[in-house]
Amino acid sequence: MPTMTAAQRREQARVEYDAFLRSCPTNQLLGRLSDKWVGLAVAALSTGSLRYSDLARKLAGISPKMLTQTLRALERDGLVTRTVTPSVPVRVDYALTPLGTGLADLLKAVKRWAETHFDEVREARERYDADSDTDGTAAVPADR
Amino acid sequence: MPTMTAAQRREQARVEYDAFLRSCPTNQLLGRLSDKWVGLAVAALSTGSLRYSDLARKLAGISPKMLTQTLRALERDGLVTRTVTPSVPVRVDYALTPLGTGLADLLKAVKRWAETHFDEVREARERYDADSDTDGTAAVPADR
DNA sequence: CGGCATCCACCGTGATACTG
DNA sequence: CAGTATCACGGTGGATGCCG
Repeated sequence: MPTMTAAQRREQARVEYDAFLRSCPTNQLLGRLSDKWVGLAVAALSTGSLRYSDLARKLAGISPKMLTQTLRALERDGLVTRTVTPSVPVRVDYALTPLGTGLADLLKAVKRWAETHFDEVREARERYDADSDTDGTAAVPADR
Repeated sequence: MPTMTAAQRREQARVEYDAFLRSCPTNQLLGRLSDKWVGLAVAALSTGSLRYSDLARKLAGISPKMLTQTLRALERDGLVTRTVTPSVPVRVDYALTPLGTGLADLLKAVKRWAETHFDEVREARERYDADSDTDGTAAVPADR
């Protein structure tokens, strides 16, 4: 007999897989893109440098905390530069680096795909939801 | 004077922006991609059709619940097909649709970018972390 | 103006157990 | 084999309040 229960083996597999996923560049990047605000911030900066408060206005619903957090993460990854002008009051500008521009291009590709094929996705959803309705099962509650 | 406090105005902006974001195809797609397992599942299926249990094995650490949830979401969006063969025992196959293949291609582009530029990101991170250390501030605790 | 620390609420995620 | 239902936990994002 094995020295582990099935649950223990799955647990171990999970831990290993998690480690694997964390070290995978693709997944790390995906993680970054999925950070709710990163995509928006990059898009906002893709047309040129912006001040902190300009960004706060462009990304209407964001909280100061998340804006800072997002920008710090992007800065750490070398995707944006942070320029402090020690005037009174202080002025901080953010701009994309060449690397960040590359990310913006990637984002544009995603955007293009999304806009091109979104009708198909919408149709598929409606079909799926309609079928689910008729057979009485609730399935997925409309959206996440 | 305004009839709302600053907090109330931000709150309203947040709600409106949320609605805007939800209706934005790009963001919806980004949301999908960010679902921890979607990328992996699509990658796994990109080489051909697989059974439920095969997927469970390929995505080592996934729980049955998340696997089903992920597959259902993809099916709803018309990205994968679900084929039930009513034998004993039951057999269920999942495969990418043409639309899903398109998504897989997109994912490959992301992967390519990630692998090409990840060194730069890593360097940037090390530089950033080193600088933060020397000036005594803790800043970002290594990663998210 | 720009930023950080603290506290808190929510929900996505996973474990567990049960069904056809 | 292929799920579904229920529960519990932890991380993430938001609100608030204080510094430079």
